[in-house]
Amino acid sequence: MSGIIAETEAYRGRRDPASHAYRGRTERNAVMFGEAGHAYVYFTMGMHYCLNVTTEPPGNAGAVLLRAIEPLEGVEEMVRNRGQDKGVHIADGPGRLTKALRIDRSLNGEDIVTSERLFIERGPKPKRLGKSTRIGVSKGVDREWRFFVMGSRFVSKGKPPVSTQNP
DNA sequence: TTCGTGATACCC
DNA sequence: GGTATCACGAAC
Repeated sequence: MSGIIAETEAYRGRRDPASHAYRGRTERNAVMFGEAGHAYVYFTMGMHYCLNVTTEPPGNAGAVLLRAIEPLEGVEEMVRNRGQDKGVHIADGPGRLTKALRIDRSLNGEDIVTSERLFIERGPKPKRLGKSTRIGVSKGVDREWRFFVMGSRFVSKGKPPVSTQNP
C-alpha cells in the first residue's frame, strides 16, 4: 500500500504546549526525543492510532503528524482495512490513515530510513500548499503548523488556509 | 452536535 | 489508586 502525503502538522518539544513532549520525556513519547526519521505511533481517544515522523536530533523533541494521504497503491486493501465506508474518505484524518494502512504500536520507533515496512519516498511536488492552525488542540492554537495540498480532495475536513504559498 | 472509548500522566 | 484529559471519528 502507498499514498501521497496530503496533510501534516508539526509538533515540537518543550516550547510547544500542544506537543506530547511539552512536559518532558515519558515512556509514551520517548521516541520523540530520539533520532530523527523514526516513527512515533501512539494510541489515543480510546480507539485511534496516530502516525508521526520524528524530525530532531536526539535530546530534542519534534515530530510531524501525518494527517492524510492520497491513496495510490493498494486502494482496495485500504478500503477493506477501513471497513464499510468508501469513496475519498479512506485516509483523510490521522486515525483513518493509520487504520487504512494497518499502522499500530508495533511500528512505534521504526526507523523509516531503513525499514521495509514503513518508509517515505520523494513524490510529486504539490502545486500549492495551504497553511493553517492545527486541528484539535487547545494549547498553542496560534501556531500555523498545519500544512496541506491546496485543493486536494484527500485532505481532512477542517480549517481553511490562512495563507498559501508555492513550495 | 454528541457520544463512544481506553491509555496516559499526574496527583494524591 | 483515582481521575481529568486527550494531536479523533462516526453517527445522529
